[in-house]
Amino acid sequence: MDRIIFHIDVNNAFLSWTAIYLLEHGYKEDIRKIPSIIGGEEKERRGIVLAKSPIAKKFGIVTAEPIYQAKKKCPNLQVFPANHEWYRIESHKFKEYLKQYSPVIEEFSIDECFVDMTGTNYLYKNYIELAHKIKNEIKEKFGFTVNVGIGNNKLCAKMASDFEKPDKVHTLFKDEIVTKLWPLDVKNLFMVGKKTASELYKINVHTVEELAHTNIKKLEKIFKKQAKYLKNASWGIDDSEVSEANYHRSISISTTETFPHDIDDEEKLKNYLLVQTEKVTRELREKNKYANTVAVIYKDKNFNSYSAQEKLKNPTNETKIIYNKVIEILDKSFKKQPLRLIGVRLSDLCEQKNEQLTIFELSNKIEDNSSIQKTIDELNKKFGSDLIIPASLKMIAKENKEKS
DNA sequence: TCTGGGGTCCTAGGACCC
DNA sequence: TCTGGGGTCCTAGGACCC
Repeated sequence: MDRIIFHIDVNNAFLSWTAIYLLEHGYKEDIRKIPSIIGGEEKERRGIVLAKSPIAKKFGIVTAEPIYQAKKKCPNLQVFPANHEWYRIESHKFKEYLKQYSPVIEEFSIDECFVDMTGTNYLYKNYIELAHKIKNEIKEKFGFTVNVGIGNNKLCAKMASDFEKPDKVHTLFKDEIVTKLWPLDVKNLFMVGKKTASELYKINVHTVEELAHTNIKKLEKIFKKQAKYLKNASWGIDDSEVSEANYHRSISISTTETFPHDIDDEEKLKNYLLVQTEKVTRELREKNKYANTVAVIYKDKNFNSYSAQEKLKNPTNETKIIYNKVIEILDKSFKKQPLRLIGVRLSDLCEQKNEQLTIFELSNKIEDNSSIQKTIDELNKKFGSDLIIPASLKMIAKENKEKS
């Protein structure tokens, strides 16, 4: 039996959600109806467009372009800051609502999810009507619009929800591949970015149909493992399951920060790294995971990125151990050139500590502070991070200074 | 006044072992 | 004595997504 998968995508999520927030807090104007964008702080050098209103789009403003450039295109553009905490609240509401229609939901990002509707048709007249019902209910209940894409697998549902926006339902069933998918430019295919598209153009493949009829051997020469994906995608083939676990498995945790001014002072960098280490290790502990690998991420003033990583002897979630590793990596890998960004990434995550202790390490275990750490995390959660964090951070910073 | 932040997956190359 | 070849682990970097 064919599966029925919905892909539900919030239209202009950041802009819509900010518009709702502003309206609920007494702002008179609906920013969806004026030339507006959500963007980072220009002076802090985080000034790129994260989302744009339909009118802003008409001025040729595109996502991810610098705000100063967007303003050139549209001088009376209104810029609003992102409110990620609010977005998480809105996202949660919307996904909880969807659970009444099917238990099989996979979050794909903050504003998208897949829902497996296979076998629910006895409850509703047909899937297209059900999609309209969901779309309209979300609009009435929450005040924002969504696109619903329907297909026999995740790929087709995802492609369908992208066809025409906003506030639309589209299908891309098996028997519609030739008429709806094949005429598209290959660059529209999910997972085909700039680089892949230009490689395809070079071998004279411009449409999905042309890709579908390109010899797999020829594709493999250029795209290696990706060739099989490309070929399958062009025929609308995708066997992957809709599964909650796909989203919650968590393979890495990272945080980065772009500085208002380039920094090459190592003490300042270490302060940033300490705050970042605290952030990622806390998330690690919340997820009950342990990290095996620690990385430091850099971006220099010319926007060139580099990174360095090292494995830990044993998986851990303790701030102190991980921070010491971070500093060790910094000492070895920092190129002593001014940086515009620094970050920490924990990867190779596992569920269990599963360590092999030597007798020496075992005796150190008596001073294990993992329970203290948990208590601190809980207190922070209850009273806000300002209370406990600075103390714990200062402690580590101090110890570190004494060492050096 | 150039270019956010959080992710996943893949590949190439070096080290090391047998 | 003049150096094969396979396997595994690890790291760095890049492509892509939202």
